[in-house]
Amino acid sequence: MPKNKKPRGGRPSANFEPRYGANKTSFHDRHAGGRDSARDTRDSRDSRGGRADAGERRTPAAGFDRRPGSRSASHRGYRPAEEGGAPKQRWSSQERAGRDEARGIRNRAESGRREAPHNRDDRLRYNDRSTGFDRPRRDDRGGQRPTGPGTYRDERGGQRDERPRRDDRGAGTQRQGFRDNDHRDGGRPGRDDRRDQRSGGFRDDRGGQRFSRDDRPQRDDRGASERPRFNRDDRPARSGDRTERPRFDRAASERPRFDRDDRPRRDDRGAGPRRDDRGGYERPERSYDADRARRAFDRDRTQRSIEGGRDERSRPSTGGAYRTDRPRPLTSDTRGRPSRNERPSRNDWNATSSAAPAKKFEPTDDVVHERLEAKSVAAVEVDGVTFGDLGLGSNIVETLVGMGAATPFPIQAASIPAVLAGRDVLARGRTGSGKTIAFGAPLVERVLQSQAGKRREFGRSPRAIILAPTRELALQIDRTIQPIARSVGLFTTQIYGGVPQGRQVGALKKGVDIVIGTPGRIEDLINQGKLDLSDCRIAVLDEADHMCELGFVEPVQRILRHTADGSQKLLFSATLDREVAALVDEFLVDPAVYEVAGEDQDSSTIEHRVLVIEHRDKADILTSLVDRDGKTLVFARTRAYADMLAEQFDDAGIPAVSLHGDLNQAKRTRNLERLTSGRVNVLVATDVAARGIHVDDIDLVVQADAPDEYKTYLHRSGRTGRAGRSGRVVTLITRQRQRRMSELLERAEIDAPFENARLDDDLIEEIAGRVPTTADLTA
DNA sequence: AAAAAAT
Repeated sequence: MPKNKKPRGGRPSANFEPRYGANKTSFHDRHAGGRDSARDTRDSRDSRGGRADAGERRTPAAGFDRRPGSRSASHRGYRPAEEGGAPKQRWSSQERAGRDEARGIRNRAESGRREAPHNRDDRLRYNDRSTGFDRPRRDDRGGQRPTGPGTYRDERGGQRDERPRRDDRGAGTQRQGFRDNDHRDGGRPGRDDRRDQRSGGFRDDRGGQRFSRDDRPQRDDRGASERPRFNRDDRPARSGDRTERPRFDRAASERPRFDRDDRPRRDDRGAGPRRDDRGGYERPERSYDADRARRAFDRDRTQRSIEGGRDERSRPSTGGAYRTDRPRPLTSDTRGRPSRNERPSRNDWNATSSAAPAKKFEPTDDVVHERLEAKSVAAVEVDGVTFGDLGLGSNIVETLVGMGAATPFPIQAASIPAVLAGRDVLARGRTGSGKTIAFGAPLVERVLQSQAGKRREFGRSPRAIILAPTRELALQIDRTIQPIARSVGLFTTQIYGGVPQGRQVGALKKGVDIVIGTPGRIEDLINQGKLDLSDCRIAVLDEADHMCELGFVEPVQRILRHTADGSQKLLFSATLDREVAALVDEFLVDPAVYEVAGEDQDSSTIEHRVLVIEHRDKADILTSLVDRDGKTLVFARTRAYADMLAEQFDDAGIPAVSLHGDLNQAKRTRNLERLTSGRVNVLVATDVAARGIHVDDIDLVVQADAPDEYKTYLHRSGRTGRAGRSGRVVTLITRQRQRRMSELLERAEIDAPFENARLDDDLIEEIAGRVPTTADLTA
């Protein structure tokens, strides 16, 4: 490491993120001509954030507003010698710590850091696991600081300056490919400046924000320090909005009620008796709300969406059964967990259930989750409803609008009120149905509410965590949520593997509100004492069922156990079934279960086809299929095959890149970006890209290898036909596989014609979207 | 088989 420091100082950054240089350059050029090499090196990552840069730059110029904020400035000796002596010192040391972390690898070795004289309490805390994270201390710290606005500003500024780094980090990856990042960075300053955003910068999209930023430098500068306060102020103001909210909330609450209404029906169907039981149980449960009481948030668990449909569950837990129900309009899953009500505590429950199914409702473990009874939300129900109606604050609503989400999708309309009410939520929404916003927006709102009136302290521990199965998905989620969080002055950071920890740790030291990442690195940092989830009150699992698969669930469980007692849990996925049982049993209390009515394949915008081919024709047929206009995503079962296909296509004159776990993160990010940017039209990936990844206009998904699981099929095919667009999915199989394939499709509830195809078949031309007449030879 | 930590 030590070696790395220096040497890298100059070069590495370049190696690391070559792109940064480019982007940065432009950014810098625009903003501030002067930048020193040192800064480049250090801030290269941050470049975009511009905060750091801005801060530094300002130091000289506008300096004082930002002054406090710019850590780097401080470091360099720009140090603010302000009134609040005590706070200052702390700041300086904290700042240093933060900076060091941020510089991470380059500047020092971990050990060195720890030993460093300036290890302060914070450091001790963080580093010393045994100590764990001392909340008290922090609190104390916070207590002392709270002083004046000045102090506050300092914090702000400081964070901001550092911010860039975080962003950049993410940006590093995203930057190239995703303007979103830029977006964020730009957005940052403008958090509060809704108007500006509205005015146009925001809509301009990512890039726009940046610009907008440029446009309102003053504000940013100013707002930088004050913003936080303003935000708070806004909050209260919002409260005004909320005033209205109550109504809305009611409306929202009604939704659940609707659900209830639905229930009756269900009961009528046959679950009736149970329901009564359940009711009985419910009472008890509340009694021990005591446990939950901790969840300060939840008050409204009044409505319980879950019905214990144990009896009904007679069907096998097989996905097929599950699905079968699904198509039925609304409702589909039942996650019966009546017994939960009985159980004194979650843990107890687990023990009980697993050990002895003693309760009346005792569902055997496996059976329990087979069916999830969900309240379905019909599109009609949400017609005319706005995000504001659902209980989101005006800043968030505006941000959503700016992002193109003017009105809530059904899954959003369903889950947002429940999340805001503090309930645990299980929600299933078809791929591309807007799940990220469904949990992200209310999560931000809730975090905001939970710390209303409090200041965002330096080094505060995160209040919410979002777990995703792949790094790309984590990045993507952050891309969606960060602007929302920023709009209300909250910070997010990404914590995922494959990249140096330094920046991530630095961000954590400075303090973030929402952590988004993958299990491995998150657990790693927890174990290192660098990530404290003890104050984390909301945990989200995206692609929850996938996270529950063998080998994935344990780390997830361990991570969730680190979150605050009684923390709210949200599980989202396009395929949500009993697989989440392990987590639901342990972590969810009386969850609200939602799904969107009518979301079956019939209503899908995706066309499915299966080509039965001769194995020897496979390579050529694949090449022929991807030789087309429009973006094509090819799925292969193994990394090696993915690479091989990408090469094959390339050799055939069709630019293609691959995406899989054998590539380093930089390549992964770069290759995905190449597809999103359109520099290549063909991406060959393993299932790493099967879930969650959103690329706007993929109109053809080719499965070079048929998936083994129906869920995999659903997720892979969900990469196309996003947000109502049309898309086509072609699966290549050999004759021997027909039976398996038809079974899989049946489970997925997908109707797809099986067609025999040969190399020069017009069929291939048709599927590729080429005009049959075109006598083009591929390869 | 793949993914998720780092070494």
